[in-house]
Amino acid sequence: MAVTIKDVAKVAGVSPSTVSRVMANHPRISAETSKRVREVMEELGYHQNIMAKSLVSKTTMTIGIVLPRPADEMLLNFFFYEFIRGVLAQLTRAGYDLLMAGSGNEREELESVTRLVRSGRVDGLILLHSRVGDPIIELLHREKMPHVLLGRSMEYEDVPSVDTDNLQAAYDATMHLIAQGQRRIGFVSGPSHLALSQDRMAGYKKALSEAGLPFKQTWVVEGEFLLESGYRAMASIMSQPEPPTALVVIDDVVAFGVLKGLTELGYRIPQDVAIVSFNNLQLSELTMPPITSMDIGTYQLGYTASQMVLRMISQEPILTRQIIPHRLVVRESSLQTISPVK
Amino acid sequence: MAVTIKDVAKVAGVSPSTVSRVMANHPRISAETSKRVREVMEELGYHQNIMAKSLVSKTTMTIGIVLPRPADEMLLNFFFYEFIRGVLAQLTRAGYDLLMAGSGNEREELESVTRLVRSGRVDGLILLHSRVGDPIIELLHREKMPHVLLGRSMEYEDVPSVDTDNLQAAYDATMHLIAQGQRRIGFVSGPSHLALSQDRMAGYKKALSEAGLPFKQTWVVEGEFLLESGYRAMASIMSQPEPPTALVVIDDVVAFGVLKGLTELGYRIPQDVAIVSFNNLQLSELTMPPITSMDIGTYQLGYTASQMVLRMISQEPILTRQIIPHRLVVRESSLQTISPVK
DNA sequence: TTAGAATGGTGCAACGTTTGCACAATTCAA
DNA sequence: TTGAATTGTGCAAACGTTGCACCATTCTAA
Repeated sequence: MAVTIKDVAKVAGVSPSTVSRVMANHPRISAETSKRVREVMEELGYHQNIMAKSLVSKTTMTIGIVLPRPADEMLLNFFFYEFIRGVLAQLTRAGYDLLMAGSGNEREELESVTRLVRSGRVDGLILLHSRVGDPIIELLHREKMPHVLLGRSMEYEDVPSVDTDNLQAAYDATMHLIAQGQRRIGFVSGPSHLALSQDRMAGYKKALSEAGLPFKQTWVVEGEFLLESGYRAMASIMSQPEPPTALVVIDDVVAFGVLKGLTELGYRIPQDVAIVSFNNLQLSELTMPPITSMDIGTYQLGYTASQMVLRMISQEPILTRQIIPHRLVVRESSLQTISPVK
Repeated sequence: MAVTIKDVAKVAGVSPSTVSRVMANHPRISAETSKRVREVMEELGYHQNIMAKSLVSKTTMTIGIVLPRPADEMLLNFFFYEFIRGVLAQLTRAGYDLLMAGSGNEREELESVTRLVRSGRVDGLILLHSRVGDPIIELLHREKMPHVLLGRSMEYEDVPSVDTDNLQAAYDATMHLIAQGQRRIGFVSGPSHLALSQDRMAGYKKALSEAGLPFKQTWVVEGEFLLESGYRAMASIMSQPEPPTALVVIDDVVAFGVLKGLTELGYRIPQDVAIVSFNNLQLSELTMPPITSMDIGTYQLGYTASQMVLRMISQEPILTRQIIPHRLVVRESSLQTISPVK
């Protein structure tokens, strides 16, 4: 029913192979023929049948993306759209499509990725999360399927990945508070088994130690990436004799909870407790007060991730770990004296 | 390289056709043969090559989803993940995959959809937005490609779609405020050219009129689905002689702005101004106070949308417009007297 | 002139499936 | 006991591409 290469060939008065050559910009085609064929393609509204093409070429012009399971990393929900936009922008430019997978339980997830790989559905994959002993990473490695991970694998050093320099970012965030004159700085962290939490914790500690400030275990709370997590943390952390006067918070969503908790306890932000957080969600500028947050370049992360997969597919050399620069967006929540630069 | 139907056939001692028929559950295959073939498939880790399959069957087992352009409907960013999860859940069950498209400018978007359709890449499409004179809808209609729209088309009555009964939902939201004793109720709307805004406006008016309350044009503000939109609206709406004491807000994100604006102007929520909003984003329970919001069943919308496309593909009859029920989640922002039910 | 290269093109097999048709073997009915 | 019906399987063509081997021209240089 649809227009095929043969139809174009017939109308243009050439053989199908010639039409194919025209599309591939084969050198041994005359400018004249090329022009004529292209005109016919346009006229008939011809579009390559990708199924047929990939059958013979063994390449699908498709990249898969494995979504995090909802239970896993709530916080990704918020990046997600922005990240995808970055991925899509890059893929579209290169003529690739994006296929989604995942979003079931662990077993189903592995099954669906296996199917994508074995059935030759995708040329590469982007993973939004990984866990220790991740069978997916092992599968992809075994099958030599190009893949890029968002974040850092705790086990394998050599998994291609895009990431933030979380240690440095946390260091910078903490240093910002120190520069504001803060001396008693706490840390509201995420699940400690995640590389993300560990790295940010390390950066926080490094800044403290460089500034000669004390690290107190009681100023550190570990929670989930959940909305309530930050809220609840406040009750415990602020009830001690000498509570912190500033907090580094692992994520904006958690920071919303922190903000709410502190306000309810009667603390003023930033006069009583200053806050700096991560990810710079759109909503961070809308809270009261607006939250100072570390922008990690979510769109860039997506864009770069797909760039990497594409390079792997075309066998170009890549940097195994691509670090996207971060940038602190200073807002009211962290400023010791509210003095707008005018 | 990969395991093909021929390899399975050879090992199982049957012909490729038999293997194919086993997969299709062809009636004229003996239970014995079927069992043996399946065992071999398992053993060799065989997965059907979808490219080859769709080449002959003209079906791809893939549904496309067209993302809204960022500029278009910011508010969708927040649903997005939840909606997609619903879509994926349903598609996965049916063995379908999900392909993303869009996210460029208008022309690029049309081009990429045209390509998906003409090149036989997808069996159906889900559209997250449409506009007046949408060339995409027309294209899909012309090419007889099954599609489902999220929301309502202003022009075509017969576009299959999933939607909320926005009129009723707004009516219910407004009635909730009236039941709380509110008499001066305003409406913070979105872009007036959207069906969504119009329908919610109609529901708001209907509730007012039924309750015998006055509709005042000065109590209505029209804005964007932007974060700042609600914020700015407050300055104007509250400066009039007799400002509203309650507001129906078109969307939670806008409501965040409203909340911020009101608080800065010194109004207490809900004592001075009560608020009820739409979409029940996760963050709505985290604001201060938590916002009463209309849950529109985002996951359900996605789930139902894909269910509809699948039915269209298999030629089953469908309801052209599927309405997903809504449910008001009452929180502090709308309660006239704060009396928790204990 | 004419061998050889360059240039521009064609035809055919293959990719991994599905599927209509043919055929063989078995069972059934009369 | 024969012919028909049923059951299980194989063969080969097709799906829309690509890529290889090959064929015609035309050009170049000795």
